[in-house]
Amino acid sequence: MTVTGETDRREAAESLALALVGAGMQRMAARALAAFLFSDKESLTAGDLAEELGVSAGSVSGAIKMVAQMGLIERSFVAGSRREHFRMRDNAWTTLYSRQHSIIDDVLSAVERGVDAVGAGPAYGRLTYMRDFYTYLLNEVPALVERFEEQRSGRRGESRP
Amino acid sequence: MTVTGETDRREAAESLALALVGAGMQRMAARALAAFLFSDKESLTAGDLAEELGVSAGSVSGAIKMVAQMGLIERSFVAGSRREHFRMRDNAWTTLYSRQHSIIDDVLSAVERGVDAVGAGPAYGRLTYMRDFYTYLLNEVPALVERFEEQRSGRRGESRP
DNA sequence: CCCAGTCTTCAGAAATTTCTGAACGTTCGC
DNA sequence: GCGAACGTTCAGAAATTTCTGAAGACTGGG
Repeated sequence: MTVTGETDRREAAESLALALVGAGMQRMAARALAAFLFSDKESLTAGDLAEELGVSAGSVSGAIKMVAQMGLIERSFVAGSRREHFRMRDNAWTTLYSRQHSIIDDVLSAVERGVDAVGAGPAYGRLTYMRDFYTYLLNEVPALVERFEEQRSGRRGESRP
Repeated sequence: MTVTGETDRREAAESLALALVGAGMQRMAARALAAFLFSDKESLTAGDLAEELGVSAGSVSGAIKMVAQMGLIERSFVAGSRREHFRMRDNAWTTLYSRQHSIIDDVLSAVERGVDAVGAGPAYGRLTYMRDFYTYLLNEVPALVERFEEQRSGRRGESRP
């Protein structure tokens, strides 16, 4: 492992935030998520985030709301602290893929309405293919996630530093 | 199957476009893609699209470029026509999931740099878990797509109208 | 070679999104 | 209860994205 400083950590965090923006995430939400990932504290408060990211309390409030809605962070009650703490959820990533179901579901419903709205012809063929593909995906994701969990728990701790 | 008119088809197309926007796609690209999906022509020209969507030629040009870059449509040479035709690619959806690799790859690289930038501690654990999850996903997608193709080709034509 | 038809590019207008800062709640210690 | 510490909300400013329309480029027929 390389010896690195706080600057490298910040840069790496911003770099990840950028990649997440490229993947369709909103800027501030991505920066907040990266901050959670890269922090060595177990939980962060809104104030911590505002300082770390150099933005207003208002922005942080909105960003936290978004990331929480994605199911990636959760409120965490810390004894002896009045402030509200947030931490990454243990199963953040696998949960994310369940949440994405609802997004694909919306697409799938629209496609299904399309299938009903067109008569026989090329459009019908395209729409049913699309429907079948996404239906298959939707069905397979839970098993996929489960296999990952099993595989990783079998190897737990092997590569920890 | 319900008897439906052109208005229903348009509405269903716009509805799908909306769902795709919700999934992170850009507005005009989503509308263009929906137009391709719902058209009973095998191919469309930029002019066809401009008329169908009621937007300028400039907007259409940009939208086509985006959808083509996603690998969902391709140029199609039509004998006896000077205009440039575009059609949906046969394996548009499965290809899409290969292209998404590059997006996930970007995230994964950023995470990997993060792993190098942090010392032992909570951040290290979070980052390696994230890396492992997305690596697993990346590895599994091709097999998943292949299984879908096999299953569908086995049933080819069964449910065609 | 020139023209008509078609597509692309690009500067700027319009719409939308994002961020801030100030005002307003809430909660807890005293 | 009061006051201080925090967090949230919201109107508006700032930045960004998106769309248009006009100008330019390419292509093939005449």
